[in-house]
Amino acid sequence: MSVSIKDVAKKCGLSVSTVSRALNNQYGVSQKAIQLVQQAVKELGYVQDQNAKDLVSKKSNLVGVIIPETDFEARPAFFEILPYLSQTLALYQKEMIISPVTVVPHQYESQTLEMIIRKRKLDGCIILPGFISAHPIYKEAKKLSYPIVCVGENIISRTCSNINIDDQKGASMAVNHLLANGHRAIGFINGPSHANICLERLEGYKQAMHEAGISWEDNWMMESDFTGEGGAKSIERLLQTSPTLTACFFANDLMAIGALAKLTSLGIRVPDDFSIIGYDGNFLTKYTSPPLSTVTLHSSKFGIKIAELLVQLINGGTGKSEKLAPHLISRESVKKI
Amino acid sequence: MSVSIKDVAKKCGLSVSTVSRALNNQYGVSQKAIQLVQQAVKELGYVQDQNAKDLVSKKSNLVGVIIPETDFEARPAFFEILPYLSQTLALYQKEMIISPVTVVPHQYESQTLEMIIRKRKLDGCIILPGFISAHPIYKEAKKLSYPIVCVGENIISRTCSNINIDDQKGASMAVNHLLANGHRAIGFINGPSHANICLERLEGYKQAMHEAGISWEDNWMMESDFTGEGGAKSIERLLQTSPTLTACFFANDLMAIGALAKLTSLGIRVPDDFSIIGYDGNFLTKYTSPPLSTVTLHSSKFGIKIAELLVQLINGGTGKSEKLAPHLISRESVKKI
DNA sequence: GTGAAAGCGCTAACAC
DNA sequence: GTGTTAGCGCTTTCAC
Repeated sequence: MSVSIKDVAKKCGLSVSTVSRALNNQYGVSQKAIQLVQQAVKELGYVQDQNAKDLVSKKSNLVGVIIPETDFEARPAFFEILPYLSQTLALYQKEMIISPVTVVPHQYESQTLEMIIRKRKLDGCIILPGFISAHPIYKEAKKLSYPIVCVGENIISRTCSNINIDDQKGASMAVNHLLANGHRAIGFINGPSHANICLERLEGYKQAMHEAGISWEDNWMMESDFTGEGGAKSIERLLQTSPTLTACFFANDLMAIGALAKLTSLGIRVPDDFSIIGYDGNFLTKYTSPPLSTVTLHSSKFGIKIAELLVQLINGGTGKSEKLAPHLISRESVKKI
Repeated sequence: MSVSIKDVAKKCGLSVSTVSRALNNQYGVSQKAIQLVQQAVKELGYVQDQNAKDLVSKKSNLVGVIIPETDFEARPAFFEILPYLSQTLALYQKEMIISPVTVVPHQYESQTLEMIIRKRKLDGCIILPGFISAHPIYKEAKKLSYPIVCVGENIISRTCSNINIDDQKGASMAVNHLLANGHRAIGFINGPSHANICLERLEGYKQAMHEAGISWEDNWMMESDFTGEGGAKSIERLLQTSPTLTACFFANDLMAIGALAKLTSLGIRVPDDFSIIGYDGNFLTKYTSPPLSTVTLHSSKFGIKIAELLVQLINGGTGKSEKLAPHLISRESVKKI
């Protein structure tokens, strides 16, 4: 019932192979044949069967995207990059197939990375973050010799690249922005210190302060929990212990937003009395009052870069590590002093 | 180099067809044969070639998800349901392939829905929202006889279902919450009235007010633009023209958050002086001060339902329309009076 | 219970 | 330039 290449060939009075060649714009086909074929394709409503094509050519033009299989309550991060990935891959004639993989290490066996790849002869795959570093998928990614890009995890091999956000640099940028506006006594409210990203952000803070020749005090820094409430509580305590601070950098926007509300309710005006800057570029920072300055990495940029890394690998490139620098969004929560 | 069913057969000393039957747990295979095959599969690291399988069985266990191809600046909505879709489809042994489609009607031709489906023999597909109603893809969806689920658009046919959020009901729920807390003079700040969702939310507001026997006034309602700034400006104007209002329902959270900031800066305390409720369930509403009451439909619920609708269609069900009711999240921005 | 053989829709030698 | 043929990895009659 479905029309195949044979039907097109018959209609044209040509052989199947000529039609195939015409369809794939290869050399050695007459203009006349090409026209005949195009005509027949249109009339018959012929669509190439990608499966059959893949079967013989032993590649699929399909890219796997591995996402952590969360329970249905958790709000998965990172998924906004999916459309950018998809669109960028489309530029290279690649389609994207999504494979959820369990985050529970000892359940990882029925659906290994290798099986996922081989099942559909994937050209390569992208592992999105959300797995713990000890998850067996990373060991496998390193071992396997298929093109793989690990996002947010430092795996590298001949056929495996990784990409990370340069959080240290991002944090430095935030602090430098405060410094450039004349602040010197700058607080820092970080997330849980066991997280890698927090370590990096801390380094960024220290580095920027160090380069500015400022000897900061330990009680300028505080560890919190990335929530709005946490930010609110932390800023209140921070200002009690270190009342000389004129500004504060928050390791994420949520804490900054929480702190902003708290400061306002405390009668401390932002930015007139106190300057703050967040981190992440959450889209709601645009709508706070005052709009929050922050540091961000656009999903689009990230998505495009990831896709390109994978395409390089597919085209025979060697695995590499990439760090993407975020950029500053300067709004109105920082005042020049 | 890749190990095929032949290799397994050879290793077992069985024929290819027996191995195939064993692999697909069919009847008429001896226990011994099954064990032999399982053993060989393990030792050889054999993985079935889904493509070859699909080629002969003429189906793919692949589901297409059509997403609007946005420019790289726009922040695409709805993508957080993707993982839920994917996970639910996985329950039915279906994998998910993403196809971006241009939102520009007259560019829609090189990649039609039919081509996308036939190219990989998709079992069915899901069209995510983001296209204008006049987009040719919807006409095609209605015409085609492949299982299709349209999200947010009212297309229906024998093989095409649609699913929508019941915004009218959601809006009623929000207003009813205000009513239940004793408010009667309730304002409503809507989004742009040309949008369908705004019409529905308006109806919901009117219905709830009507059922409560309240004759509202036209200047209790105001049209805004779904932004935080818009919400801020609107609430200020609304309170000037209608100072008797004790509460307001906002057609989205952003406007409510903007308004919240404005009210606070105006010295109007929420909820003590004025109650507000938003719409959408944006996760940041949890972190505003006070936390914002709102109405939401969990992505997870939505994703699961969409996937199930499609599976029903694939299994031979008939197209139907589904409306999903959101639910209320009661927090602290509404006071009992 | 098992095997031989045909064929799914396509590409890629290899001939002509 | 074009046609013939083999074969990709699998399922599925049809024999035995």
